[in-house]
This record gives sequence, structure tokens and C-alpha cells, in this order.
Amino acid sequence: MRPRKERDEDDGQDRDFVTALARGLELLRAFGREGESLGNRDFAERTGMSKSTVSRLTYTLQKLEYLSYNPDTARYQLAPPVLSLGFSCLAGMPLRQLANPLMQAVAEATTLPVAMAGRDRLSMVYLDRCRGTNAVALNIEVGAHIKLATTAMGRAYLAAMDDDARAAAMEDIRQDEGANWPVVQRGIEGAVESYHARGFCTSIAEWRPDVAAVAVPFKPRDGSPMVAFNCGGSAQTLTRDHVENDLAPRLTDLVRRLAAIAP
Amino acid sequence: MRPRKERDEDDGQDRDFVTALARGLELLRAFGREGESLGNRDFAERTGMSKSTVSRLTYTLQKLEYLSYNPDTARYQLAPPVLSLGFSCLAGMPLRQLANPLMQAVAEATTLPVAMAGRDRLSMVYLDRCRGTNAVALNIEVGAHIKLATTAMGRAYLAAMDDDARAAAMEDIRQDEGANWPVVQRGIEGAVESYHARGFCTSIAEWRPDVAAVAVPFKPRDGSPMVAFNCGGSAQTLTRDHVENDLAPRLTDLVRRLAAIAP
DNA sequence: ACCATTATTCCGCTATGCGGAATAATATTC
DNA sequence: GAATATTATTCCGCATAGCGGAATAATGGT
Repeated sequence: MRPRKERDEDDGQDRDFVTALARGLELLRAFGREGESLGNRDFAERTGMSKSTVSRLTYTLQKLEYLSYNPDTARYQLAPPVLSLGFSCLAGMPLRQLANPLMQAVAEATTLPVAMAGRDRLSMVYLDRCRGTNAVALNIEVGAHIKLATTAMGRAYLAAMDDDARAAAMEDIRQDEGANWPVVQRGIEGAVESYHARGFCTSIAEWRPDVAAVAVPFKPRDGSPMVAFNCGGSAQTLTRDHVENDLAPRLTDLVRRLAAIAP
Repeated sequence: MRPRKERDEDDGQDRDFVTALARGLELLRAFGREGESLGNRDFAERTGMSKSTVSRLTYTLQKLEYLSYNPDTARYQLAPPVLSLGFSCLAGMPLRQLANPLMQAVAEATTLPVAMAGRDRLSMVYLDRCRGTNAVALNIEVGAHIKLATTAMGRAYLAAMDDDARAAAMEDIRQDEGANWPVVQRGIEGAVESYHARGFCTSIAEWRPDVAAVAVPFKPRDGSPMVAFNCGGSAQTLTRDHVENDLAPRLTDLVRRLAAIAP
């Protein structure tokens, strides 16, 4: 086969990029995690597309049953076929099956939840998780988002990116964070150093004041997307010492074992 | 606002239907539940689109990060953002939060798993589920599919559809089932009767020889998509009498209570 | 009854996206 | 190692799909 030539996007347009598809997907993304229903008006505002375009796209998506339409409120909502796609996505990650037992072992040994996540723009998305026997703590479901910029998970991911990809991501984060950026930036830079020096990243009372966590990235050799593993709990009960000298080694060990069995 | 005029799709084309979007989504759907990776060739075969079209669409989807590309194998795989969409879909279903406690109560009373599902083409997709304390039985995850045509869940859904929608669905099922159709058809017709007479549908050793289940549909008054609830387990331990006279009333009761608190 | 809001339709224009054929790169075979 | 088979991408002309502005409809509030 033939590797795709680098396209010149800067000046001219990308002749192979299908705009209509991108727009439609942007519409699906417009829903927040809080499960609001959206009207055509909302879509137009959130995405900056013209009313007519939105109308046509929602019409199409509804016909394909990705959106369900409520005639009473004139609002749309994401429909079950969207969920199916998400499930196929999970099914297509052999890493999950391989990593799960290792995660489970750490969760049991530490009594804390352990999770695996991948990136989605400025978030990390949970791909799998094991609950620790102990905690009521931090019960995040598969599919849920946590911040890329300030969580241990996100920092571990950032730390393991190529320099240029990380630079691009950090630029996006800067846009997003506004005034917080200096603090956030320091956190990320610290994480990069921590990762290179010790192989893990922490976030103790930085994402949320009551949460302490550690995370380690994993790059599959076969080129499938990078993931990260985390483990953590209440910042009240977990000392920095405990996080760095007990939890962190368990996660680095998890990743080492995984590297031995994963492609 | 203004209700959308009925389009004439039969003869001319639908001027408002965005083909490129539909095609791109069809590509995402092409992945089976078994988590294969697909190359452009596979997409072209499965969807019947031309090679060039597939190439452009996969390029676009990859750029949007819905597909991850493995340069070694030249195969694509669904990426985390797809999972995010699925999660937003769940978040947007208030019914889940309302129904969950009721489902939990039935699961505990019967020691059997109870689930809620919506439709996706010829499948029912699990939207939520509660495990019964008892069984190792039938542990299906959220997002998973079961057959529309032969499960209790699917039959309950079919039974509660409008006559014309059901007719359309049955036509699709007929296409899909081939030689089995006569048996399947009788099952569905029996389910429709059962639903009208008693308010529930069963499938005992019909979907799989070792599974017995009962299901009840629920139509939200606010126009959001219909769902169904099921409950079941091993056909060895569950008698028809038990299913119809113990489990079924619990589910119809669940739906009655839900109707009282849901929109 | 009127106005404000929200959606949809209409329609001309052009960029968009389509597909066939040519081209490249890689795997496979002998 | 040359030759062949496979799989992908690029090129490019053409038709048309889809875009957006303006007009039109329906609805709800006051």
C-alpha cells in the first residue's frame, strides 16, 4: 500500500477532507456531558454553522436514527445507535482484555480504584476501570471524561507525547484555561520532568483539592493509540509519600508487565 | 416552529439529506462487535462505496480522531472520541436515573439481572442493567446488542410499535432471517398478542435454548424513544409458570411505577 | 391580535465530493 | 531477486450536492 502524502492545509484547501461529514459529527459532539436536549438554534450557536445547514444535518442524523427528535419540545437527543458505536469501540481494544487482570490486581492490593483512559481533545476518556474494595471514592464510569490538563492521567499522557504533539496540545490547553494557564503550565512541565526522571506523574490536590492520584502512560508498540493508567483516592488519607512510593511503583510495574504481553 | 414537510423520497432525491454524512457514519458502523480492525478495502466491500470515496472518508474520520490508524497493518480502528459520544448519549437519558432504582429492586427481589434497552436497527442495545445477586447468568454489558427478532426484549419492543412501523421492521427482519422467517414471524405475532392480552412478552428457550426471559415495553409520554425492560435467566431453573406469574408482574409493576414518575 | 422566537423551505451558485483510471508502495510467489 | 498480486492513494473532469441568505410558517407569550 501507499502512505498518504502530506496534504497542504495551510494555504489551499484539503481536497480530500469531507466537510459535510466533519460538520455532522461536530453536531453530535455539541451535546454536553450533562445530557441536555438541543434545538437547531442551539446547534447553530454552538457550532457557528448556518441555520439551514444545521437544519439539513439534524434532519439527516434523525433519519439515520443517531438523533431522536422530540416534537413537543423541538429538541434533539442522542439515540441508541450512538451508544452502539461506543461499544464497538471498546470491543476493538484488545488492550482492555490484556490490562484488566493487571489492573484488578493493583486495585485489590491497594484497595483503590484503578483506571485506563485514552485522549479525546482536552479530556481523558475512561476506557476501563476496576473498583478498589475500599473506597466510595471517585467512582467514574467508562466513557466519562476527566481533564487532560490537570489530572494525573492527563499529565501522564501529555508527558509521553512527542514534543511537537505536546506543544500543539498545550497550545489548545492555553486557549482553554485563560488566566489559570501559568499554574497549569507549571504542572504539566513538572509532570514531563517527573515522567522522565521516575516514570510516573502525580496530581495531588491539584485537579480537585480532595483528590490525590498517580498515573503512568503506555504506548502500544503496534501504533494503536496511547493510553494511561491511574490510581488514586482521597487526598486526606493518601500522603505524597504513599502515592509516590507505594502506588506509583505498582503502576509502573503494571505497565512493564503489560508491555511484555501486549503487541 | 415549523414541522418538517414530508419529503418525496420515492421518486426524486431528498434535497435535504446529506449523503456524505450518511456515508461517513456508515463507515463507522461497518465495524462488527467483535472488534476487528478494517482496511479501506474492507470498508469498500462492506459498504459498497468506491475505493476513492472510502479513502477520502477514512482520511477525514482519522483527521477528526474518530478512527485511529495503524500504519503497520494499514487498518483502522474506532478511537476514544466515539466512546465519548456514547457516553453523552447515556447522560442524555433521564429515564435511566429514574428507572434504575426500580430495576434494582426487581433484581434484588428475584435475584435475577434486570435490564433496560432501546432499539438499533435489528438489535436491542442495553442502556442500563442491574445484576441479580444470584446468577452468573447472562451478564450483558451496557452497549451490547441482543437480537430484536427473537429475544423477549425485542419482541416487547416490536409489540408496542405502531402497526406500520412494526410492519416495516418485520420486513427488515424477514430479509435478515431467510429460512427461519416463518418461525420468527410466529414468535413475533404471538408476542404482539401476548402483549395486548397480558402486557408482557416472553422468550423461553427461543433466542437461545438455555435462556428464559420476559420483557415489557415502555413508551415515554414526552416522545423520547421507546425502551423495554427485561428479566430472565437460565431456562433450566426458570419454569414458564414462574416467568409468567412471578417475573412478569414485577416488570409490569416496574413500568407502571415508572410511568407515574417519568415525563 | 401582535410580536418575538424558532424552524423550515426555496433556490441560485459554486465549491464539493464523486468515481474511474493511473500510479505507488508493499507483500507474495517462484 | 525479478515478477506478480494486493492494497491504497492520487489525479482530475464533471455533475451535483450541499451551502447560505432571504422568504415563509408555525408556535407561544403578552
